[in-house]
Amino acid sequence: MPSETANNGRETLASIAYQRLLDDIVGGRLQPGTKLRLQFLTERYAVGNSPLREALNRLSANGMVQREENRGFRVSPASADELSELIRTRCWLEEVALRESIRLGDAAWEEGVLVAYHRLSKRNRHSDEQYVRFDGTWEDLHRAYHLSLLSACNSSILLGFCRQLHEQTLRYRNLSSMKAYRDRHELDEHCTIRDAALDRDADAAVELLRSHYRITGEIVLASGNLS
Amino acid sequence: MPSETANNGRETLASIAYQRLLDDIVGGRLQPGTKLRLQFLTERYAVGNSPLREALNRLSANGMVQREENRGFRVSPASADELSELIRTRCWLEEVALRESIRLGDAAWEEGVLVAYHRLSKRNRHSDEQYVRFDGTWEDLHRAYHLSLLSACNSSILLGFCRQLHEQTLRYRNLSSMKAYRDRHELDEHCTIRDAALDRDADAAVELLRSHYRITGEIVLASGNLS
DNA sequence: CAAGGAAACAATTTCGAAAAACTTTGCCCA
DNA sequence: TGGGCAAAGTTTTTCGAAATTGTTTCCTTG
Repeated sequence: MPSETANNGRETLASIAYQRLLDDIVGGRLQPGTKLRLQFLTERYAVGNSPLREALNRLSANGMVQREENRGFRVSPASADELSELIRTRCWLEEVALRESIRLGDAAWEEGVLVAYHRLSKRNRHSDEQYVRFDGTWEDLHRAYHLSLLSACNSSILLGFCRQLHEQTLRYRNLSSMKAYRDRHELDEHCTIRDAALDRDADAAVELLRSHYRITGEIVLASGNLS
Repeated sequence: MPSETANNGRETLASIAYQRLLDDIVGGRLQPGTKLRLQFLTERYAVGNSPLREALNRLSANGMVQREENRGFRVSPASADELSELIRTRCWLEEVALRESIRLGDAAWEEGVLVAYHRLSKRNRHSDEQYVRFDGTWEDLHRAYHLSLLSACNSSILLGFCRQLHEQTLRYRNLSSMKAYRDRHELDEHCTIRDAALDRDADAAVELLRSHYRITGEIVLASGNLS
């Protein structure tokens, strides 16, 4: 949740731990279900007890981590069922957001979409980087592009939910071994969605977006190693 | 987020602090924008530093509390604009959830709705209780009723979002001085919604639900003391 | 007199260790 | 042999104090 938290230049250890934990969970380096022992984490991140617990508590409110009273934390489990639910929910929410965006978006919105798409298309996907968030990586630009489509929906709350769902879905993508498949039509799809949105063709844009998510989901489900 | 957290009988001080803080914020006893100094909170809740910070971090992740790096926490501000956004978003999400529920709901769902409505209607609203959550209070039954309508939507994620929005809206209700107005047609409205839902008349049910939320929102806006 | 800066103060953040809770192990007894 | 039970060992949770950061006050200087 970005808007709830102001980052005034300085960073606390808790926030650093939060970022790195989120990175490692979304990036798949901490597998679903993994018990998150504090001793292990303090060694891994070279951060003390308290900031780690704060980070874990934030993550547990986002659903990235499960908390059991007096029994600590573990990475949220991943299942095929949850992935389906995730994609279904994401389609619902982004449909609403995209329709509203198309209805309300002004020139600045159009330009934002264009720029985000441009940046994404310039970036080569497979520049052999490990997954890291918020760093100008492909995933960063990808997220920015998808959110730019929705950004004119006039509800930062809905946008926040969409961001959460994006992050969760990304975890599943990173968990599966679909890396090889990825670069198929993605850029084409992004381009088509962009055009439909900028043409204000809501029905077409929504349909394209939904099939974009569904296809990705099916590939993950097929090639993935989920329970 | 209920499903992310298992409560195994025992409770930690952090969870107690979380509940009481949430109570006090949603109940309006901690006004929007209030600075949440740790010393003040430790005295108020008779709980130490660490559990309080954990509670605050959880609350900051779901928007009830704002966190500023190195500057502590404060109750999230409330504004007329945010209330509009909240209601708008809530209408969108609950429309989706209600339609799905009506489409998919089985006999158990119908019975759940009936029971929830029955319990709510038996409970007198103005039994001069102070607002407290999860305790069989009117608000508890009210929330349970609304969630029961949506409960068959087959997405616990969406349900979680709806629960969050319900809680946030409830805070606005409690902030405004609309107590007097409240018992007008509410029960009628709840009854009509129930009937439309159980008749599987999705369009009607959605329209009733949305106007239910909009009217409440307008009353709060009108009688409220928001910026 | 205003602006800049250092010192005193206040609040948050972090650490290290104690306390509490859970888990495992090994023993005793039916 | 197997089921309870207590003790030892882990892990989580909490506390109290130290370290850090932000804020205010007051003095100096231009």
